[in-house]
This record gives sequence, structure tokens and C-alpha cells, in this order.
Amino acid sequence: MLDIKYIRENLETVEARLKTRGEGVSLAPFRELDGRRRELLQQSESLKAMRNKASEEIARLKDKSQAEELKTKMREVSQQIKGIDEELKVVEEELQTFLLTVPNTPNPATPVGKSEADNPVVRTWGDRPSFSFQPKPHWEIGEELGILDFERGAKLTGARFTLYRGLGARLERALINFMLDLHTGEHNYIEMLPPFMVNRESMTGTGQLPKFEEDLFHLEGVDFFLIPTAEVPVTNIHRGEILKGSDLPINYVAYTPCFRKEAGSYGKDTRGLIRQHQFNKVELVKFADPATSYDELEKLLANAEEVLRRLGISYRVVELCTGDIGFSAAKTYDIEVWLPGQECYREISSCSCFEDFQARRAGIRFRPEEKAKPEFVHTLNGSGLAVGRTVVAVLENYQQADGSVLIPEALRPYMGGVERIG
RNA sequence: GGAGAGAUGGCCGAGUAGGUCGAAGGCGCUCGCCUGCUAAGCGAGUAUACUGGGUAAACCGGUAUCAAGGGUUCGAAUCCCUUUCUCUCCGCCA
Repeated sequence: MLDIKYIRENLETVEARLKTRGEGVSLAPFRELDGRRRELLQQSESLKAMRNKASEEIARLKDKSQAEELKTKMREVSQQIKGIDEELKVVEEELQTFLLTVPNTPNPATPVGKSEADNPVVRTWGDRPSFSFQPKPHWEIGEELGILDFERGAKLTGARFTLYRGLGARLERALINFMLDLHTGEHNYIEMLPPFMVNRESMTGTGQLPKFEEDLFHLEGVDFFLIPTAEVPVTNIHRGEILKGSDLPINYVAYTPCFRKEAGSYGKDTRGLIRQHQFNKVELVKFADPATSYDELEKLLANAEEVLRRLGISYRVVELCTGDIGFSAAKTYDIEVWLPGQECYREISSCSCFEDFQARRAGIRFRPEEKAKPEFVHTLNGSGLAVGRTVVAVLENYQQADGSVLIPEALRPYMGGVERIG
């Protein structure tokens, strides 16, 4: 959520920056609702001030008849207040609802563009493997090795659900542990294991609600949602809190499954593990001082990249342009791995700085100094990495002519010493 | 699922025959004093949001907040209702 006062004072600037996202965002409703709200607020508050004075007076009065007179008057005032407050409540709800649907303003440094095609490549790393044969896509590799069972996954649940078997399941688990160990042991993150379902407040805090409810799995009987990413529970850990400035930055890493409806992606990536309703992810989350949040973003990105470097898998980093950036983000880098079986780069991580957009929604603040006024923190997060897609990358990049798959060196301790599948 | 208890400021904890309670007291913290150092001691200060004025600062005024929402009342932390959460006992259960 954007700062009301900031919008009020910089309406044109804010609107212009939002326009670079390409959406038809208009702040016209804001001007009217905000003005009306302040008008009603002032009416209500001055009447309340009057009533408070009168109430004190009544308490002090010895003369009963005088008190009666005042009471009668105040009875009327209270009725007036009630009327104004009812209207005020409606206006405030409308204003709030409106503001919650306005996306974040992209950071001025974010490149302006319309779509994915306009995302500049920041760097590429590693050599793409060369093959003496035609490399296969991971779904073929996985099925032939008997480690990925798409048919039975679909039988159990439906499309976009997969059953892992044997060393396939082991590989997924190995990657999760490898990533968690790396980030906790070498990158200074604290491991968290949060609930996999959260309430409406948490979803609103990070920006999934109210706008994107159709992408979420909602439970029947209770108002809970399955998390689409660990970003939601982990960022909300400090919802409504005031943190100590000296504790920042706070770094958390969490493994969770993620559940997404993938509404609107019918027919896209229907084969393989790329787009599932349920997938595993190791997520990095930071709470940072606004002064250093963009340094932290670079670190977070480097921490995520390190996973692929250790695995020896080629990738590139792109910076998302204003037209491609997410609703809550001010700046985002995507890491894309090279998939030889499909001859393309695919997103495997998305690292973003949200500035104070989520912090304002979720009420996450800090005191820069002991006695200082609380300010909103900056929140950041990024995948470190999407586990299913990492399995894809390993299978496709390490496939051999005989159909087997080599296990990257760094992963072998996590595979019980297994060096090769098949 | 059944029965009961509770939810107050950073923390602990008073306050229930409704009024001057944003809220005693303690701890913690900040500043000053004292002290050879530390500890102890003494004094002062120590919530947040919105809003009006003011030079977007300092500052001054108003309103709200004692889990959340509603009700009674001139007036509610205190009374009534609903919801949420926590704890105890029973049942069920990985």
C-alpha cells in the first residue's frame, strides 16, 4: 500500500509512475474519497471534543437540573456523531479498498518497458553444456528413469500434480536440504518452518489479497488459504510489530510447499514439472533498513545465484521492466536457468525489493534509534530456489548419452553418496 | 467436540457498585546527578495512529486506541451481546 500523505501531496508523480506499469491505474477516486474523509473526520472529532467537555462538566455539576439540561443536549449531539461516523466508516472502507488494489510504484531505477521482452539481461554465468546427442526434456528423462510419474500424479489429484519416485523423491529432498544448509550455514539466514495455510490478514499484508484471490486455494469451512509462497507466512511473522533498528537486517530462510491455482495459464507448460499446482520452494526473506535495502537485494540475489553456481548450472539474471514487475514489487531480478532439453531459459528465482509497500500493509516498523519514531522497514524476498525447477535443471543439464543423469558434486552428500541416477 | 478461566502500555502487573484512567506500581530503557571502577542509590523522562494549525522541522491543539466488532449511557478498560485468540480439565487424534 502506498502512503496516503505521499499520494495526497504527489498525486501526478505517483500516477505517472504507476502508468509505467501499463495498467490503467487512475487515482481519481482517491482525491474524492480522501477529501470527503477528512471533512467528515473533522466534523465528527469537533463534536466529540464538545461532548467530552460536557461529560466532564456533568460529572462535576452538583446541580441536578443543570446536568439534565446538558444531558438532553448531548443526547442529540451523540446522535449526530453516530450519523457522521456511519458515513465516515463507509468512506474509509471505500478508500481502504481502493488503496489496497493500487500496485506499488516501481523504483525509478527500474527499466521502463511493456513486457518480458523488454527485460534487460544483467549477466550470464556458466557454460551451457554441449551434447553429442539430442538432449531430452526432463519429463522424458524422468519418466524413462522411473523417478517422475506424471500419470499417477494426475490420477491421485489431477493435472499439474506429479508423483516423485525413488531417487527422484530423494533428489528433491536433497536439494531442499542443500539449499537450507547453504543459506543458514554460509549466508547467515535463520531457518523458519511456518504454517502452510494462513488467514486473510496475512494474505493482505503481502499483497495477494484483495486483488488476486482467484489464484489462491481457499479452504472450506475456515477462512484460510494455502500459501502460494513462503513469502506470505514469513513476511507476516513480524506483522504489527516494531522491530529494533539494531536487529536489522533480519534474514529468514524457509522451506515450504507452494500452492497456486495457475488461473489463466490453461494450456501453458502442460508437460513436466515447470508449472504445478503444488511445488516446493526454499524462500529467502529479509527485513531491512530503508537506507540499505537495495544493497540487501543484491546480496539476496547473490545468495540465490550461489545455489546454481555450486550446482554448476548455467543461468542468467534479468531485471524486470516496469511492465513485467509484480504488484507489490518496486524492483525485481529474475534468475533464469538454461534448460538444454527445451533450449530456453526458464525462471527459477525471483528476487524483489518491496520497499515499504508490504510493511505499510502489514504494519512492520522499526526504531532507527532507541527513542526514535518508528518507521516502516523495507521487505525483500526471493526464491533460493524453486526446488521443482531445480530438479528440472539438474535432469536436463546433467543428462548423459545412455539416459542416465549425473548428480552434481555438491549434491552427492545429500544423496547418500549416489553419483548417478540410472 | 464438551466444561471452565482469561485477553490492559516494551515486559510484568493494578484497576470491575461506569466519570478527572492513556491508564497506579514494578521491571526494562533514555538523559542527568552521585560513585576510584562495577553494582547500588537519587532525579527527570519513556505508546501509537489519524487529524487541524505551524516553514514537510521543532512545537501546539483535537480525536481514537485497555483482543476485535456492536450495544446501553451525557460519559465505558470497567455493564450487555457477538467474534477471535490463549490457558486448564474431559473426549478424540498424528
